[in-house]
Amino acid sequence: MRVVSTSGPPTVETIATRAGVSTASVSRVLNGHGARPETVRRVERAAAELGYVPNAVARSLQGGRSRQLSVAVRDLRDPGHVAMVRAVQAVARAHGYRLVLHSTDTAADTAHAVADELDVLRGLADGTSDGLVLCPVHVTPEHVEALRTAAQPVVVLGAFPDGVEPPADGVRDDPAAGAELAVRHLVRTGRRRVAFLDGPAGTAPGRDRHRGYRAALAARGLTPDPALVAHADTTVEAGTRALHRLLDGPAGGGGRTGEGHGGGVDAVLCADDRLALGATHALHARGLRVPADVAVAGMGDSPLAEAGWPPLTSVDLGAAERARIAAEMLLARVAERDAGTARTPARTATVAPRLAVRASSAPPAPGARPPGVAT
Amino acid sequence: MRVVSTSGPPTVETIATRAGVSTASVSRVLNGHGARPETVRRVERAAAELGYVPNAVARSLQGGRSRQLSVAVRDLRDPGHVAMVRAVQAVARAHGYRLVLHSTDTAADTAHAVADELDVLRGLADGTSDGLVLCPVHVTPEHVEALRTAAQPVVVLGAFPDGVEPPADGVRDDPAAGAELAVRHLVRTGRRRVAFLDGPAGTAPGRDRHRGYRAALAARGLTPDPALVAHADTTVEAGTRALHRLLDGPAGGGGRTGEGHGGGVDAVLCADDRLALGATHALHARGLRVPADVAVAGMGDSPLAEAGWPPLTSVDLGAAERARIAAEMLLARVAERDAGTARTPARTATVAPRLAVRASSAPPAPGARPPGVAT
DNA sequence: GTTCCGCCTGTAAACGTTTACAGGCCCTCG
DNA sequence: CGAGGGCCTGTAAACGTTTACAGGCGGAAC
Repeated sequence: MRVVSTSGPPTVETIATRAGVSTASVSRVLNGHGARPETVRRVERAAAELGYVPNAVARSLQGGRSRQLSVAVRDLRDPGHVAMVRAVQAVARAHGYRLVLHSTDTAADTAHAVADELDVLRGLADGTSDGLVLCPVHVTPEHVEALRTAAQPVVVLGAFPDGVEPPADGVRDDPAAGAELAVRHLVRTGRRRVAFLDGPAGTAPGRDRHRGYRAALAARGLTPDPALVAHADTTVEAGTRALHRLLDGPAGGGGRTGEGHGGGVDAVLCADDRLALGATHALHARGLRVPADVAVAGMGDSPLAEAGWPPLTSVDLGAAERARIAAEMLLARVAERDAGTARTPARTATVAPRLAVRASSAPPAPGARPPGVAT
Repeated sequence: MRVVSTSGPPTVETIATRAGVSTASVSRVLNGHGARPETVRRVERAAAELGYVPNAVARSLQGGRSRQLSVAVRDLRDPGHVAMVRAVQAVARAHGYRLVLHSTDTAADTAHAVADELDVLRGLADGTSDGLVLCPVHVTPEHVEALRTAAQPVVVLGAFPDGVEPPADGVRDDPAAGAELAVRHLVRTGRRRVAFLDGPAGTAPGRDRHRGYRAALAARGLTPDPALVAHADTTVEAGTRALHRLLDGPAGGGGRTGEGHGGGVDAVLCADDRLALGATHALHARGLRVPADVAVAGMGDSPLAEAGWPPLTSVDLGAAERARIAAEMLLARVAERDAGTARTPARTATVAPRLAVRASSAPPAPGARPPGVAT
């Protein structure tokens, strides 16, 4: 004989006893399936009196769905990643899903971060998530394999390597178009020597950005100068140091020490807002005016951009929008799986960049070029 | 007779069949309880071959513990909240817990946000979390009641109203000491007319900050001037506007238009880094030099502080540290509950502020006071 | 050789929910 | 008045795991 324990939180059984009905009726009433008005009344009354809250774990086990979505991002110090998490959270919440946050930013290095991401992918089989929005450092072949065999739907925020069948849905940005947009804007407003302060060398988005940078220059008949390109980790300090180095170099000519060179730097495009802020610091420290002497533009259009001085022109690569779309694609997959529909092929979306023009890229001061000479 | 379905993910039963043992033995082996070496070998082999991943939902149901921790913060646009989430995440992860993020920043207003928080507290009974770190907007009487009856342990990031028995563990900061620290620093480095740009009026931390502000002034024999205090929403733009208003006011005397007043503002303490950045924008726009003419200090010591120009002196209120402690207190509660130990009374910890001095508060330029005169 | 003990294993219950199935009742229709 | 059907309800199984309990077996001690 089953004894209903008087202690512990109320369960369907507690309610059933109190209402004088079966657990099945309790469940039906609570889920809005049909029942006699009298039964409904008694069950609802008992549930209210007991302060009943359904056990979501038991529900998950029975239903095979956890009503939880996972999101994995590399590093919450990146404002873009924060924007993504917020967007996914909003969609999840709107659909009654909880959000599980897998942040791998405690990982010591990239290799660890990749390993963490693969762990998250394998962990999808544990039943705690109905799907995953993954923003990987870099999509490796291991990622592709893990995505193919993932136990739950995954949407990747980022691009897949060329030449492979996309192993999952994806929403990518367009760094090439973004860089091009920014450089066109800089050139259109009168800049001619546009430096490019990129993120760490050797990444796929980096190559894209560089491509866009050169394309925009070429479109205006300007020849890219390799000495105008530098790489740095995406931190403010690294940006400052890198820009100092660049301006001290042969092609710089933008510093107090570089006067007289054949044309100083009059604009800097940075691959990240943090780099861009670091760059403005270097310029300020050298007594160069932004934007009068040198224009600065960042990428990401994070809250940092508005916080900078002067407020920073930045390319919005659509982080939040991408994440929102990704979350919705994911929920569509989940629904598809629930409905037992045949699995449709992977879909890929691309979000176009948008330029947020602010004070840091206003047209140059008349006669301010080359810098150092006009002062 | 039970048929082991060939489809679907492997379960203990699948493994048991393949290894020729019972499900109990599978479970014991997988959990490291004793078994004959031969049995261990066969079970581990079968599990590996099948790529078995234990179902965490079933485990939770059986064990009564979800191995998930919840964290609820108001708004991820606040860098301090991001720091908290990161810290809680790190602790949770280190202890093998998943993190569920409840962000209420889609709430339209404060009332909605409070309602959301109460929902989260009630939701603790659904079995998906073993505990909650809650960073509430403001601890209302409803909060206190909900905390008392919470189904799982909760640690609150923030202070409880005076006079009530603390209904839960808490880790608070010390805004009064923080403000005092900053003002002392400003005064010690030669500032005399220290303005205070606070957050929205009427909040408990606001009163604390104001108290610390006046205490520091009083300690130096300076009389607080009410006209030097202003309130603004914690955004960059609001900070800019509020500081303009303040400087345009009777006691400001710090602007180009305010010259000749009986002593201009020579320092501004802001309740938030975003406000402080907004304040520097206003100062720059007025042609006032930071820190030569006016020093600026913020609170929170978020990444924004280092990104500002000049880099911003800021009071670290210990957001990350508080969150780390909170997460550890929470896990201690969970362990206590597991051990069946008697419930110990609520504990409260306070994290002391720390001042991060940067360029925005370097001593004033000689003869730069009153501002506008020395130029 | 018997007894006892310890180790290992299997059976089955339990966690809390949903739901397939079957049975009961009442109403309607023939 | 009987048959049939619809509606509601209860019983019980299922989700996948852990674990209390009992049984079996081997070895050691007497």
